[in-house]
Amino acid sequence: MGRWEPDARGRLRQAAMELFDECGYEQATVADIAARAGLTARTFFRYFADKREILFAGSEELAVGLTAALDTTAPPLDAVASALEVVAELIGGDHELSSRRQTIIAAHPDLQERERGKLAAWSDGLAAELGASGVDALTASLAAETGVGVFRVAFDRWVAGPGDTGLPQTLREAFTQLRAVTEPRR
Amino acid sequence: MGRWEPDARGRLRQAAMELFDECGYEQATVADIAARAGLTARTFFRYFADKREILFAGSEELAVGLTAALDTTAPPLDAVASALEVVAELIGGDHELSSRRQTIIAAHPDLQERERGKLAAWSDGLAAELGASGVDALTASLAAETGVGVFRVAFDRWVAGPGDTGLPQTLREAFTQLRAVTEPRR
DNA sequence: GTCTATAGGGCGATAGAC
DNA sequence: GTCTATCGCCCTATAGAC
Repeated sequence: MGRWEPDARGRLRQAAMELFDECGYEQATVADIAARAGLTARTFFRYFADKREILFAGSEELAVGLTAALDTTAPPLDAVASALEVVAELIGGDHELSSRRQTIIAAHPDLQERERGKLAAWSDGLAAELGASGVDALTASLAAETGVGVFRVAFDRWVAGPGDTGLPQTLREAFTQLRAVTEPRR
Repeated sequence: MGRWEPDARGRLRQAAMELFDECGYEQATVADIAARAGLTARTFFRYFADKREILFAGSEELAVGLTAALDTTAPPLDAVASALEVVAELIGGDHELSSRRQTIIAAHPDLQERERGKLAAWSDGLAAELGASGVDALTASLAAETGVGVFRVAFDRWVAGPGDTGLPQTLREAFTQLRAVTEPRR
């Protein structure tokens, strides 16, 4: 056994979620969270760049999985839609958790901004990957930006609802509707 | 003449832009900005909720103008595109200013997050307006989110470029390309 | 790990305009 | 008197420097 309890990162996340539930996001200070995890505030910042970031841990892995799931031989928007569906499978397993998390985020503009930033990073990653595979820059940006926008809409609908329709299914429906919305008049 | 110089808000903005140019965004403290405007830090926060906000003053008026320009009798995405074009006319007049501002924002993730938030507010406003005019919620959200995404892509291309092609024109091109990207295979 | 600067909020005092 | 803009001082938490 090591000198320190293992999984400091996980303990911090656990402590944070507990305290956010008990006292609210703002009331729970970084020092409080660290103390409950048996650590100091200084150590908190070794694991998370700032206080907000602890609610978005895991987003990095999703971003990596997202670009990895991108089939660059398919038409750009189809490729983006399929890759996002993979992510939807991963996230969509726990409607209860997503819902609780979203409730906290919805109450704090700072957190909403951070979430937008995370999704923006997905978009940038997708656009870069598409561009690297020969898609022209404008098309790549539009496909990535639009696809992630559809994901955001679908995710919001899914967390707001009862969750009996799965996230991947909600996402597919949103993409279908997007095609209708962008259909040129004839 | 009053006890105070007029237009404290404008003086703060002026002082901030000067100091950001001279010392960079982070180096210029709120106290510095306020002092140059002949005010104190405490007063700064009466006018701007936080330091970042001073770079986004005026965004509120644009949001209002955006929803006001929305022709709710047109098909949703067309309506959104036209309204955004009006905003593009307003912003697109000063490529030099937009470029300088964007350089500061690009260097600071915090500011990028804030900018995303401002555009998200545009999107929410558009979706709400569309919904109020009888468009179903999913369609409204998708049209608004997608349209603002196209605007973001177009704006980025415009500020990165030399600016000889106007922002409204760049935006129209991006919307045309969006139709191609979302075109179903036949 | 400790030390420190800055962001940002709370509250009351002040000095005018009306 | 009321209202409004500003200041001053104290405070805490964040986040970065040492």
